Amino acid sequence: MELRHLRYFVTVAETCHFGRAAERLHVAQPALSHTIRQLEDELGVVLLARTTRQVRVTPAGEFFLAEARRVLAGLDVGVRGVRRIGEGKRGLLRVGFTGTAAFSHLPRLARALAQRVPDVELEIRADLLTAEQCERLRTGTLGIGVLRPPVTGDDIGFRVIESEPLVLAVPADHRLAAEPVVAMAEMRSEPLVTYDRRNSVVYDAVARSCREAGLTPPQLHEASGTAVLLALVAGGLGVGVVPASARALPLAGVVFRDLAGAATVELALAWHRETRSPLVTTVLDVLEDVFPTTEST
Amino acid sequence: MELRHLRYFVTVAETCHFGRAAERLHVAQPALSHTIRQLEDELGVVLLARTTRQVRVTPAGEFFLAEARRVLAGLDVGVRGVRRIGEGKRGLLRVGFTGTAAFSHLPRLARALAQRVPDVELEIRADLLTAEQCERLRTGTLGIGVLRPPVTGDDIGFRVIESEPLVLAVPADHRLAAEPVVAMAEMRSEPLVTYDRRNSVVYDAVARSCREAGLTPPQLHEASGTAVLLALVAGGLGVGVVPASARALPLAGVVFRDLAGAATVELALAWHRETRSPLVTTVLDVLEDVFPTTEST
DNA sequence: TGCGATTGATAACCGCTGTTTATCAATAGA
DNA sequence: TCTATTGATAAACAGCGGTTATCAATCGCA
Repeated sequence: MELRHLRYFVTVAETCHFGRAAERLHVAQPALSHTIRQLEDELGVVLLARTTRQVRVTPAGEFFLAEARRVLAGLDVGVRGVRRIGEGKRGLLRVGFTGTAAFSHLPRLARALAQRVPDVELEIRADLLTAEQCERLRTGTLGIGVLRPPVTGDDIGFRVIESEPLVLAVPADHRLAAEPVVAMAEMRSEPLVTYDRRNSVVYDAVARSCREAGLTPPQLHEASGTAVLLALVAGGLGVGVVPASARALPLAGVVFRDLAGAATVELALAWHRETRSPLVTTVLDVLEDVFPTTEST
Repeated sequence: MELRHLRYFVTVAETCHFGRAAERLHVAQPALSHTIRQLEDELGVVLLARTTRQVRVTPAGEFFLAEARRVLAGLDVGVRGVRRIGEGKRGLLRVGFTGTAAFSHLPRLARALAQRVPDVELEIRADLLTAEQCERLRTGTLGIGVLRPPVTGDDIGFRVIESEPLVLAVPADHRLAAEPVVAMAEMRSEPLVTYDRRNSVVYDAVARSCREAGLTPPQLHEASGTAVLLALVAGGLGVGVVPASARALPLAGVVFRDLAGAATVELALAWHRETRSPLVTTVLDVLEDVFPTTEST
């Protein structure tokens, strides 16, 4: 039995007329008669009671008609679904976020995708450093990464979506909190709470800024992420230098101040060139509107 | 797209091996490759990622695999169902009953069918006289009739399943209620409550019995069915002569007494020879055990 | 009653396409 | 480097689904 049998039968049952059904199916009438006969032989059941003048659907035919319709409709659903997957408009997308980016960018990203490609499910993995995201993009554990360049290797494509200055995070009662803008030099001997030194692009930027300003602040504490870093600042263990987007993560007792002369850090969307699926392509396309490409500094 | 594509794809996806899948499908491997390619082209989606060494199912393939399985399983259900209809083990059977037969025979009939052919739905139409049942058997409104012979016309087949004597129904305080067995002659001038004279086989049998006994009892009241007849008897409007199976329908104030010398009436299963469906055949076969053929008197 | 129109079935022929056989290219393992 | 394995490709074949031509049966109408 083939779908042809079902399609032909449904059409004949609907019209109760071999001639007109044949016309609608764009085949000749004898072919229809033959196919229906085949179907009945295989089922061992007469589906259509035909005289030379009229065709009636038997009770068994009535039952099989409903089943055939169900099968054909089910197939249609499947075909549409898989086509949407092929177009990248449906499926599961794993997105990785670096540090504070989840707080500052995920809301807009999620809202845009829910509106433009509602059948795309998101799985978010936050607090991934650049190196790990690149690795996961390669293995397919991530489809898209939101990370801080530079990426490791030519096989990772990326697009800068934001270039943000570093800002100062100090306890609310700290002397530097009184000034609207703080110069690097003013930090002088303030103890610094830093990010994890290994693999952190932000750490490197902070260190570079200090070096350029001729500062060598004592670095007593390391935090595994921005939230922890700010908590340590709130606890009075030192001041922090964090990306401006950390402002999206307010914490009682901590205030942010612009930092004159500090470096900037970039945020980028990244993907694996070789395994770039239609889903990734579609989503990157949608995100072009929400997060337009920013000129790299 | 045809079911062939789905069957081939499901097998390849299950084995992840074109060669072994081809073997299982009893086709050559190139045919498989070709068919899968066709499917992918039509869907516009790569379902199977194949290298020269291994085959993997893509996420889209995973999705379509589930859909294809659903479609194939749905078809299988439909085919099994319609085959059972073809075998007469499933479907809707309309059964007609004459007068009291519904009370005396329907319980056993329904229980037997529920046990032996559980997928057969019953639709019961009671209180149908023989003539009307024959007509309905011809038009297909009934599949099987439980009626009192004779039937009208050669196209109705029937099988006698019971031959029962007529019995006397009298009010509990009636003089005849005192005797365990009543002779026809003892009824003499008792007013008789009868069935509808037109088309009632039982009426004819009662009339014949009276004629043979030389009685011409006054017939003041006609009842449209046994229940009504007994109610009239209970009301003291006369005595009734009813088939023995009426005892299955006890009514306060009415007692039954054997009637010596009265005629017997038969009960039969009837069907339409020309439109006898597999369902009717199967059910008649099952009922052979419950209601064996009785020798006609 | 008879004729024509309609409708599904049948028969014979045809051609597409699904299948097979033979072969190749690529890769993993020894 | 050689061999075995695996899927893809090419060409030839054949089965079968499709078409045309025709028939048989029935209904409508005169």
